[in-house]
Amino acid sequence: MTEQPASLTPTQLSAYFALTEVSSLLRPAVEKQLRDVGALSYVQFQLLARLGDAVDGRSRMTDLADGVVYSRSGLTYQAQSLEERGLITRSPSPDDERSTIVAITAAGRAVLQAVFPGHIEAVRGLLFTPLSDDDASDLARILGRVSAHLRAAPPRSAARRRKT
Amino acid sequence: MTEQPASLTPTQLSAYFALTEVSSLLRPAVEKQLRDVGALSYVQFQLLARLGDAVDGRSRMTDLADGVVYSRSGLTYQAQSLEERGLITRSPSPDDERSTIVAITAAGRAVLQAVFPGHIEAVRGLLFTPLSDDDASDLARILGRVSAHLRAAPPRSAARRRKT
DNA sequence: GTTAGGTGCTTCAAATTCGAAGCAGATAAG
DNA sequence: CTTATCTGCTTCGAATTTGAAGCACCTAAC
Repeated sequence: MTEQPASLTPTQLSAYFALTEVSSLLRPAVEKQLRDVGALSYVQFQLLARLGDAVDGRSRMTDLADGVVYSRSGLTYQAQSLEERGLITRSPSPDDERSTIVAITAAGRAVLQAVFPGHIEAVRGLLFTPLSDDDASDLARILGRVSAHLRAAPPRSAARRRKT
Repeated sequence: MTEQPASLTPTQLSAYFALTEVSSLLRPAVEKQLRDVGALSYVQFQLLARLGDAVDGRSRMTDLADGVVYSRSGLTYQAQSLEERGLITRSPSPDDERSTIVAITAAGRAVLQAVFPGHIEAVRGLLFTPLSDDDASDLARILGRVSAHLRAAPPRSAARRRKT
């Protein structure tokens, strides 16, 4: 009576389970390195990394928030923190007075450079040590597909603006 | 000069990137359903699910914390909340006076049953819609291997107990 | 059996996170 | 041009999360 038509196969269930487990375990392990070497939280690292990759090292707040999948208010908080440390600057956009343009500073790039190798090394040790090249390739393909699927839904920043 | 020996291949990098992206996007989407249907946070759901699966529906606090990869103090907080709602009970272990045994109640099982089908359905839609059966199978195999690798490291509960 | 150290859990203070509400500039419709 | 709506960001309050410190019990070495 309590049986629903199982809409996930056992294999799918275990894939889902493994996914949450891996990300839960990976996160704190990687964060430790970031905190020790660069006094960065994971989000802060992601923000710097995105800015470092962006053309001119600049980006709008909203695009950053969507990029790292974070609430807008959370991003404001973190951006303040990074700005106080001199790792980024915030300035109004010339195009749109409402927009804030975030730019990575030289100091920000320096921290990024200091932290990056160890970060990569940690990920390699934790995530890829037990995997073959083919595994890594499969993983990239499969999760890339899922990511694209999830990105198709409206992003966090489009959150409800309820009618009055 | 600024080039380090890239210790991750481009493929590995994109796999890593996709992994963080997928888990970041999946989490809030799934949480919405849990909150709407059962007023549960993701952790709370995981806790109930684990207890529901456990023999007798009971488990030690520490084992629960390690199982869902959560801090011990965080678990205390969530357990209090679930206990107040009558979804679990906490009682001292007969074997070990220090231990607290958490048990799921009938009400807890009821909430779990109410929430479960929708949860599974959400995961299917979000995670497995774009994937073939082979993909799911590969994902389970690969992430299962990583998970085992990560679980080999000492768990969260074995955190530093520094010498005085 | 006494003592030193280990283990299980909670309390505490501090930091982070989020959504809702608010503010101001932009955009479109008439 | 005016008004209604939308969009980008911040402020605010409430909830969550964490590590460190503390308490009590357990274990083992002597």
